[in-house]
Amino acid sequence: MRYPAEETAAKHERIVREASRLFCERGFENVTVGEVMKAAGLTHGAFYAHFGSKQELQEAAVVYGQALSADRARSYGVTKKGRRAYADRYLSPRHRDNPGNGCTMAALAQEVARSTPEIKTAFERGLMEILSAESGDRKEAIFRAAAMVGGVVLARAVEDSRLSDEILESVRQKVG
Amino acid sequence: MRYPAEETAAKHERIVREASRLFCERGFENVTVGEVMKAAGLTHGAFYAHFGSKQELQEAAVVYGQALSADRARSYGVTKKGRRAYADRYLSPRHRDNPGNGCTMAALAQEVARSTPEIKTAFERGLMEILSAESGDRKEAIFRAAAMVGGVVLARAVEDSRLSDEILESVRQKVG
DNA sequence: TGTACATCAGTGAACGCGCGTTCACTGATGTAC
DNA sequence: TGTACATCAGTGAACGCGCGTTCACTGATGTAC
Repeated sequence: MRYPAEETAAKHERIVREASRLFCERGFENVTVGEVMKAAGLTHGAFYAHFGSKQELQEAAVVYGQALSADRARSYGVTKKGRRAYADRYLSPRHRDNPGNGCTMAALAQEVARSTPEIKTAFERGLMEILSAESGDRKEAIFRAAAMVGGVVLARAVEDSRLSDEILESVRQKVG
Repeated sequence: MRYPAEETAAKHERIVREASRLFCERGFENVTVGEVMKAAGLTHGAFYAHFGSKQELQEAAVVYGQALSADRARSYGVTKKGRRAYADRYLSPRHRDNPGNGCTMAALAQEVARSTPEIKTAFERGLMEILSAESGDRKEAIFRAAAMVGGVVLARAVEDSRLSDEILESVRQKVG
């Protein structure tokens, strides 16, 4: 049946939000369209009233996740103290252990690298926004972003929790 | 039919080598058992004479790829000049554009993070060897590894080639 | 303002394809005697 | 050293399951008059 336009828009947003969370937790390939729709409180058949394909959803999820990250980066400001607080949070065990609510780049960058130009472009726009949130030397901002993303990626990929903590701590100290 | 033991061992190695290459190029999920076997010059049915499951192959491929990386890291020595040369090569367009022959961490770390403890342990052992190839300050070695991995990961995930080059170049300068 | 009708998000069954895995069979190797 | 036989890597067809996608149908919304 037909639904009020604003209700439909709210559902659409819920689909994207849940998709972003699930994709960041388990990767594009390991999340089904059905799971996303269930998390959004709908059945899988309705999916194609909102998106043309799973790939389009992936793109929307990357746009959404990157926008969240950019907002977060901006909220810390451009002072040295702000950058430090941002790095402390980014390189925390809490962020490492909750990829679903964390940085899209730290969760999906490698899958994005193998995706369509559209998805890579969405990723890139987000990165540009994040970089511009740090004023000052651009090379320095890029370097810090790489170290922080790499730190979380490595910390998540090892099995030993002490080594994982050590990785976070080392990058936090050096990047600070 | 039955084959000479050394021939079987050579085939086994070929399977692992091709798997490592294909997985690094396209990710675990986007490579089929059949493709790996074909690349190794065999048919898919023979796979289970060598491995119990695709997951076991993933583990073997990570062990293999990480060992290659560790050898490469060691070959550059522990001097400042050696580290610089290693970083220049690691953060080159050539490495970015050839993930199949490149660093396993830069290609698969995020998928490893979502894999079994066995695969994460295999990844971790490789990382430890790579870190120990750089003598000197351990925190510094970890930081450099994170920045280099993050740099290649981000450079591969963006669509614009000028931005991608800029990422590599920025990290290369700052890490050097 | 009321009425008739077109729209379209949503449901749940069904489709079709691909992939991991299994299986019956082959035949050279390597071993037991 | 020769012979009989067990082993086992390899082949290719087949299986079964899961997932993305499609489809017939529903019924409240929103629009035309």
